[in-house]
Amino acid sequence: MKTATRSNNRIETLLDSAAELFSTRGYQATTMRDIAESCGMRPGSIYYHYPNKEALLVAVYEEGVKRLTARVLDALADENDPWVRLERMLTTHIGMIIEPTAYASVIIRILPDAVPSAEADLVKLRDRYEAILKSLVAALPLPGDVDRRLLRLFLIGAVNHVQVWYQPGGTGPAEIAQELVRLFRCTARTQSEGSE
Amino acid sequence: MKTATRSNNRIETLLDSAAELFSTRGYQATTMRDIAESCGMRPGSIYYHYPNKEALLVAVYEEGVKRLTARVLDALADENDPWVRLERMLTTHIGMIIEPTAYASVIIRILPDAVPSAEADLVKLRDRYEAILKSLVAALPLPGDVDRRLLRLFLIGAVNHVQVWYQPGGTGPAEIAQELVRLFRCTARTQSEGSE
DNA sequence: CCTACCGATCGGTAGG
DNA sequence: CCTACCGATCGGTAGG
Repeated sequence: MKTATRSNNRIETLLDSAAELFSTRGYQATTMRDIAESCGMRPGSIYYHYPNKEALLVAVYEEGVKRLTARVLDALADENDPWVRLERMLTTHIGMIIEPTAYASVIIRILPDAVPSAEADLVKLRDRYEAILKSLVAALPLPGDVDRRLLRLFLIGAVNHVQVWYQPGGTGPAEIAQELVRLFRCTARTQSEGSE
Repeated sequence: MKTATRSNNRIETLLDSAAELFSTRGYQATTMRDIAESCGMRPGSIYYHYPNKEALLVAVYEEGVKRLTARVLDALADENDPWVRLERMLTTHIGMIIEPTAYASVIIRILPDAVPSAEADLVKLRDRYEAILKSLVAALPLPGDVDRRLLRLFLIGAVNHVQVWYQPGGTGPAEIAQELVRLFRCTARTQSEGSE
């Protein structure tokens, strides 16, 4: 038991280091030596845990989706209003991708096509998470002529871009999400009167 | 004159190749050898035109901003309605970043912090272009409580993300821009009645 | 703009 | 998980 725990800690430290470096420097710019140094290992030792650099990225990606999904579902519990649910998801999402040391940041920053041989895996993981947003947008009371697919894609783009411009001390995740939802929400109020 | 033209063609071919590779593979993943091969030069010959890889990226960035700005200003001419002006800019912008062989794509895809030593230059070029959007958003008739800075950042995020999900044959740039503006525009109609 | 080349670095492996 | 190491590749340079 003690051995297992110690071993898990090592792997966790390794994944943490990889996540931080991948998210701040990008995949290609991060070397296995950078990661090794960051978690106190020798460069060759990483290969004891993962067969290669790509597998390490996939592992970070998986952990990122897992954490993102868990936190979002948690924020959604005990809430039924579709607009509030959307706002809560966005707040949680933004909150997680602005942390520099974050698994979530990797999913936003590293485009799947940056690693051709693992592209399919990464896209699948990404889609799994975005399915949550899809269901939230589907539940929104909107006029029939609104393209929900486009709305979803606009939302993803807008919130993910926060990672680029966000500065600590400025507008926080909750206010950002609130304003974004408010800007889109009026569509429902203005145009649904005649169609419902 | 003939020599100058020939020389310019060489540089243009070089920049074209660099732009295409940087935009499709990213900065780090593109090697000087890739670029050389793509434009029919020897790897060492690139250094006759540009001192290093970063200078090449900055040159592509500059050309990208120049082209983007020119096309957008052209699309804005002879149009006074602020909402239509915004829509035209977004249509033009989307149209340019979805071309795979595009200087514009580089500006969207390569984050300035991917090249620390040239970061300041790249941010400056990026800001110059985004100032246009800033002025368009400033001209929008919106209720006083709308955060125009956030609106601008949401728009940038939404349209730049198109590069990731766009597929030829699907919804075109004009329809995408139209729907995006329509979703935001209602804010003006719903909430400005009491404040204007 | 080419030839020829270098020093550094990188992902990965052998063997323990 | 470490030591020791390799083959490949990369950005860049010297000299013409």
